[in-house]
Amino acid sequence: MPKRTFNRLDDDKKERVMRAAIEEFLARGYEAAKIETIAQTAGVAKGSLYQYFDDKKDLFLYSVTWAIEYFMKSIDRQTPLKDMDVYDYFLSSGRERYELMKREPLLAAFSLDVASGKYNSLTREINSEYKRIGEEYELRLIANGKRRGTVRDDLDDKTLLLFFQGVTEKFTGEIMAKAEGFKSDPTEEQLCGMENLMKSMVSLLKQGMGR
Amino acid sequence: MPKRTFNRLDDDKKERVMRAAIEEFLARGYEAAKIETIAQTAGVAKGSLYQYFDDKKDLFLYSVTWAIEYFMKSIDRQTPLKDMDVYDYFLSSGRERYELMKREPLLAAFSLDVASGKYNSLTREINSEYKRIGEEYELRLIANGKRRGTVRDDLDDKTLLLFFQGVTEKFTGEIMAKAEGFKSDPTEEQLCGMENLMKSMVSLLKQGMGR
Amino acid sequence: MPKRTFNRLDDDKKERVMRAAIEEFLARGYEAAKIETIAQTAGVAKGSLYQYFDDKKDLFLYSVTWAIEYFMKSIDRQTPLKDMDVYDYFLSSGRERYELMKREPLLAAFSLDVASGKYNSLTREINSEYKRIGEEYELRLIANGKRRGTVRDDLDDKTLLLFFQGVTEKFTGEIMAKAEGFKSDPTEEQLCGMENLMKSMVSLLKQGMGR
Amino acid sequence: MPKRTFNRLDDDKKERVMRAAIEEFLARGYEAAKIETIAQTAGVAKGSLYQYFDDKKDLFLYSVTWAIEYFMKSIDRQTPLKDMDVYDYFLSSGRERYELMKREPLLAAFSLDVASGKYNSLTREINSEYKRIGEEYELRLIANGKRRGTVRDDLDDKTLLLFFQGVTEKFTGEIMAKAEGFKSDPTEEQLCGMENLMKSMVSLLKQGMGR
DNA sequence: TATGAATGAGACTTCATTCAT
DNA sequence: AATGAATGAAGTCTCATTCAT
Repeated sequence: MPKRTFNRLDDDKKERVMRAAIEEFLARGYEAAKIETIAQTAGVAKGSLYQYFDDKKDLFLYSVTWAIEYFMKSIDRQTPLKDMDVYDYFLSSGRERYELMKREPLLAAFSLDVASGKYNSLTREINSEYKRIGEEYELRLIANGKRRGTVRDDLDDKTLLLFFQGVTEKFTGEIMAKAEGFKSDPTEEQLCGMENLMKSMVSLLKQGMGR
Repeated sequence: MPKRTFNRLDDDKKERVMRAAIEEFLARGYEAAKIETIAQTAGVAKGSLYQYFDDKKDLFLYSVTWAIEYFMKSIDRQTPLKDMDVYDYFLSSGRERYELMKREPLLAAFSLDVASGKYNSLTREINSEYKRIGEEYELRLIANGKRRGTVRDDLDDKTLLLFFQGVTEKFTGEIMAKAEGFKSDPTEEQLCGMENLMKSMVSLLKQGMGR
Repeated sequence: MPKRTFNRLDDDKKERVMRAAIEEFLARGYEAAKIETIAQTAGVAKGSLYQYFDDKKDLFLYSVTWAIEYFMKSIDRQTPLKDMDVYDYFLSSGRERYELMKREPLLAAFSLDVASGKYNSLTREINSEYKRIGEEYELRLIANGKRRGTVRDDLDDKTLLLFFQGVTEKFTGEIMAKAEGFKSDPTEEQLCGMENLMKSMVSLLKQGMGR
Repeated sequence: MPKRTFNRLDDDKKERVMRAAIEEFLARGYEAAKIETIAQTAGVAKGSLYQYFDDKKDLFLYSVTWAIEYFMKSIDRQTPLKDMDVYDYFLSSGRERYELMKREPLLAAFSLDVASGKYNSLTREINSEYKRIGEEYELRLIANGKRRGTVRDDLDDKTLLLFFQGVTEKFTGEIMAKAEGFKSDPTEEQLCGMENLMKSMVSLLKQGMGR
């Protein structure tokens, strides 16, 4: 957890620090990430980081928290998701989701890495705390689906969750990799490719776990 | 690539070294892995490792190669796979596959990590070489399926591959984690759980990408 | 080149570091010199040296620069050398030069080693830069001599330079070795010996390259 | 000193070993020279070197001895030097000396480095033994010169020796460097340049220490 | 609070030397 | 005697963390 000092910072600096940290952790991995680089990128002194966080690990762990919270906020804002269907969850958004990845490729990529288990040695301890946040949401989607009869009920929820996560993580990774490819502005054609990929995924999900 | 020196070693020592390396890389990740520890575990001198390999990276890269080759051999031996169906691919083996993981949890876990993209920063260069080996096999399964009408043909092979990999990697990871749990000897009940998980996975795969 | 960090140090510490480095390089040669020893002698932490310089080589190269510059300053201060004669160049100073060597035996010995080509494998790259500084000066002396008729003009300047350098380097080395011998305070007799050696050298130079 | 084992080797292998050692020491300096490389170049096993010599230092010291002895033999063969004049010593040979350097650039360069004090930290101990060999010869030349009146007698022999060595070492170094430049076959023009350089040197020596 | 120099534990790597075959 | 694998001491360099200003 960040120290009191960090919370007192103005939002801009807070954000600069967190983005710098995430950028570095994403690019190099936890071990190879350099505090020095993070400080430079954020435009603060190396020593300052130690006034904000206990140590490197603390900074990393909060990076995870921060990224997830940031994403949650964004997604919440976009999808009211009150009582949404598993399949619609993705279809409804389509291009929107892609836009989010496009707008925040850093956070998206980082979250994906965290979710898919890189950094596991570090996050195992916090998994119970953070991973569950996402899972809870997804489990609710599944439960909803079962209730309204769009999700098969011959498999238990946890198994379905595995399926759901496996598929979505893989496709998200692929989309991210592609987005990485056409850096600046994707052509309409490329956007279409993205949407088709999304649609394919939803179709596979639907058939796979549908009734 | 290992140096000539390594190839000249007797098989036992070669295996000890590779297993020690894999164990360490798996447990700590590439950066945090210590050459010293690997040497001790393997029962050789630190300096010897540098007679076998150019440097840490070289050792790591060969660990990947070695693990994959080891697995290939084992799997090939078990499944004739001449003209096998995607779904049977997993079902047929069931307990067998589980036994393999149980027998070689180290290699299994390591391979999974490699396959699912941890170490990507290191393996990207060799991915084209090794990752493709696995993918090729899987693509063939998919093509087979399409030909005989058990796999839907409204999606292209690469998309189906993503789906297939996403699901199988996730389930394999879960099984591995469970296996980790009941270290020594799994009860019959636990083995059943495993098999059920496998069956569920196959069912989800079948429905999802089936026709 | 030293990093910014080094230049910001107070002069005392800068000097301590450079002298420690030169002392070690002189005593052991480049390869055998230990960073650890330099740090200890300078009274700084090993790591600090790496905040000042990129690596051992960088430190060494700057040691050369530093020593030469230090010497240049001292010599410039003592000899106005506007339009000086080759032979007077040494004679004029005599005891003075000896005093300099006595005062800065470290720098003198180090410079001599550098000038006479030890460390050539390292300094070849910078030779063009630094060696030329000294040579330029000496070539000017030779040109002066030719112009005013005190230096023979049947040999070209570069050949005369070889001669000049060969003789002066050898004698300087000898003087240095002797000075080393009577550590603390040389007796009047010893000082005389020095002066005689200088005079002999000048006499040999004069006859050799004189007209 | 080499062990008995070394002396028992056939001459070819002995020579291969010594040349390999000298090549490596010359190229890299004592500290950086690798036993491994020497062994490979000589075409013997690393371990064998330790059957021939006590250790690296022993091998180095004998390299010096071997090179000097080799040179002595060659020079002796060419110049009867019974009662030769200092100046003739060089003039007489001229192209011959150059040929020697050309024929044995390795040994020539190595000897020069040894003579001019590189490796001093190692050879100081043996200087008394080997350096004196050359010096003795040169001192005799000087004494001869004084006796027959071609060398000034207002300076003592040791001073004249310094002068003599300073000049000859520097010029030899220059010639060697040039020879290095036109590797394989020097043109007649280049050979002439060499001879002129030699003549210039002798002229400077003659004037400088002549009467 | 902010800064950035100082610190030193610790990791990788090299290589002279030993030793078993 | 010859070989080349084995060894581990020792050295360079990195970088998280501390600390004085």
